[in-house]
Amino acid sequence: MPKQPDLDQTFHALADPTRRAVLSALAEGEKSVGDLAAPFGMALPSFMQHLKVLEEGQLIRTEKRGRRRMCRLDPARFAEAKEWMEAEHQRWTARLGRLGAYLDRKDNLQ
Amino acid sequence: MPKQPDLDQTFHALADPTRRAVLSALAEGEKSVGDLAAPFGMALPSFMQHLKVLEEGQLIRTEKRGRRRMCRLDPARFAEAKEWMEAEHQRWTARLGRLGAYLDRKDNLQ
DNA sequence: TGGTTGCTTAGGCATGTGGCTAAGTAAGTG
DNA sequence: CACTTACTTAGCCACATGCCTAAGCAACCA
Repeated sequence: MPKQPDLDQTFHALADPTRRAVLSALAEGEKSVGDLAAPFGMALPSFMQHLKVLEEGQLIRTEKRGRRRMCRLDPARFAEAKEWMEAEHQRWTARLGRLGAYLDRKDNLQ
Repeated sequence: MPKQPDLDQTFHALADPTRRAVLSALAEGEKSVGDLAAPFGMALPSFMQHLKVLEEGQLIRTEKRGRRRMCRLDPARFAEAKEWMEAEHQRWTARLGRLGAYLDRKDNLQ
């Protein structure tokens, strides 16, 4: 079984409501760190850590422009994770579909 | 923005290669803790913690049968997470599609 | 050029995570 | 009933995470 450090980081980044909310906010378009942070009652350094996790998971890209840092979505890695999930889900349901009627009759796995 | 503790736990559970490998293994069908653990060079208590995370994230269900504990996939929560990702991805790409040509001309967000 | 804005760095603290060993318990086996 | 098997519990450890305050720095504004 291959290691997928990309998926590790990506799913870790997604496993937090603040970070998912940031992604949602960025779906509306590019935003500065300050604008993004405003809705969250959180000190800026704390918020910046979340952005760092998102950037390391390659879910967003950021760029300094003047004294502001602008953030935008980077959909590639997100798409990879989504596709991994779709593939796994299909494997599972394929098997469950095949065995469905059989297993309905009886619990026959030992 | 609503809290989604379910997504938190589910994505957290997915953010580890051992746990993803367990899910993959279970796609072949139900397995006991011992059989699942064998491929990983890990003490059983450590491995059990991973199973606990998977169970708390409702990605698997387990059941004691005799002295063995059998594990199987529980696709519902996984499907929810997958669908969340599909919905978000669609929001993003919808916007990127709409703005694509416009943004190609010039960087006009401030 | 002095002040304000917007981020950044440094460092501290509580809790969570992921690994371990050792010892316990319950179910099967002879 | 003794022994083995398959977990399970308890407890320890190092490091990561998520939050904070305080202080720094670079860019803009008057």
